[in-house]
Amino acid sequence: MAHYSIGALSRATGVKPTTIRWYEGEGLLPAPVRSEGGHRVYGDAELRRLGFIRHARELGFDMAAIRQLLGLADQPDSDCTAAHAAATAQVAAIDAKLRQLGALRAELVRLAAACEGGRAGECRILETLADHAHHGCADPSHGRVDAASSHSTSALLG
Amino acid sequence: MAHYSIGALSRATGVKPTTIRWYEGEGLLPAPVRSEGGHRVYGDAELRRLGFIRHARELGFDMAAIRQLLGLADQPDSDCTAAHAAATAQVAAIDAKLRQLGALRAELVRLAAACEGGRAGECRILETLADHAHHGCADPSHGRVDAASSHSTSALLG
DNA sequence: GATGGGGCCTCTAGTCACTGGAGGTTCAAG
DNA sequence: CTTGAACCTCCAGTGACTAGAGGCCCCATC
Repeated sequence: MAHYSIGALSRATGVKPTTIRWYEGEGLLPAPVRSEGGHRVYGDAELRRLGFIRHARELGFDMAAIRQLLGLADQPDSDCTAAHAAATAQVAAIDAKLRQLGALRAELVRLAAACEGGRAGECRILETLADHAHHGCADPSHGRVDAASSHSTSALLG
Repeated sequence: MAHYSIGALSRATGVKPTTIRWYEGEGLLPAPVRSEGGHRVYGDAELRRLGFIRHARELGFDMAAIRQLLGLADQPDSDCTAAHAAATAQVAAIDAKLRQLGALRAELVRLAAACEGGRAGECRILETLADHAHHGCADPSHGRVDAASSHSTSALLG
C-alpha cells in the first residue's frame, strides 16, 4: 500500500493541502496516521475517499449531501435510493439555475443593446437600472450569477 | 418630499432593513438624516438609489460593479462606455456559467439514470463518484451550483 | 399621562466552502 | 550538516448578506 504526504495527495487529487486539512477538521476525511514529526501520512483509502469528495463537489453537491453520500458508500448494505434522490434533486437545482440565468441573460442583452456610449446622463443602461419599478421577480435568490442560495442540495432526506 | 423610516423604505424596495443598514456601512447608501431619537429617515433620493442597487444586484452585478455604476450615474457628464462594458462582461459571465451548468446537468442525468435503486454496494452513482479518474475539468470554480466564483464581475475597468 | 407592543438602534457572530498568512517545525536532497 | 521546500497549527478573511441579543423609541390607545 502506497503512502502519501499531504502534498502528494494534493497533487494526486487536485485538492489543495489546506482544503484537505479543512475536510479533516470537518470530519469528511478521517484523521490520518502521523509521521514521527507530526506530518500527515495517507494511504490509498484516503486517496479514494478524497477523490469521491472532489468528484461530488464538482457535480455541485453541497457538504451535507456529500456527507450523506459518503455515509451510503460506507455502508454497502444500505439502500441507495437516497443517492438517486440526491442526484435528481441536484438536477432540479441546476435546472432552476439555468432557467433563472437564461432570463437574466436576456434582460442584460437588452440592456447592453440599448446603450451606444456617450454621456452617462443619457445612458439607457443607467436609466433602466434607476427605474424603480418592481418588475416582480418571484425568486428570492434573485439573479446573482454566484448566488448564495444557501440551503440548496441536501435533499438526500426528501 | 416624502420621507420614510427604514421599514417603509424596505417595503417600498423589497430590500430588508438589515441589508439597507449594511449598504450604508459599505458606503453604497449615504448615511441618512436621523430623527431626534436616532432613527434613520430617508427621502426619495435614497429610495431611487436603493432601487438602482437592488435592480443591479438582481442582474447579478457584484458590489464592485455596482459601486462603479453608481459612480457613473452620479456624474452625468462622464462617459458611459464603462456601463456598457460592465453589462457585456456580465453577459459573458452568465454564458460561462450556463455552459458549465449544462455540462454538469448532462453528467448528473447520466449518473441518475444509471441507478435503479438497491444495495448501495452496487449503486452506479456511488461507484461513479468513487471512480478517481481525473477527467479534467479545467474551470477552477468547478461545478458548484452556487459557486463562490468570487472575483467575478467587476470588469468595469477592462 | 401611562402603557403596550412593534419598530428601531448597535454590536456581534454566523453562513458556505474554502483561502491565505504568520510563525514555527520537519523532512529529504545534496 | 546545511539548506530550503514542505509541513505544522492557529487565526482571520472572503461576499453579501442574515440572525440574534439586549436595549431604546414612537405612536396609538386608554
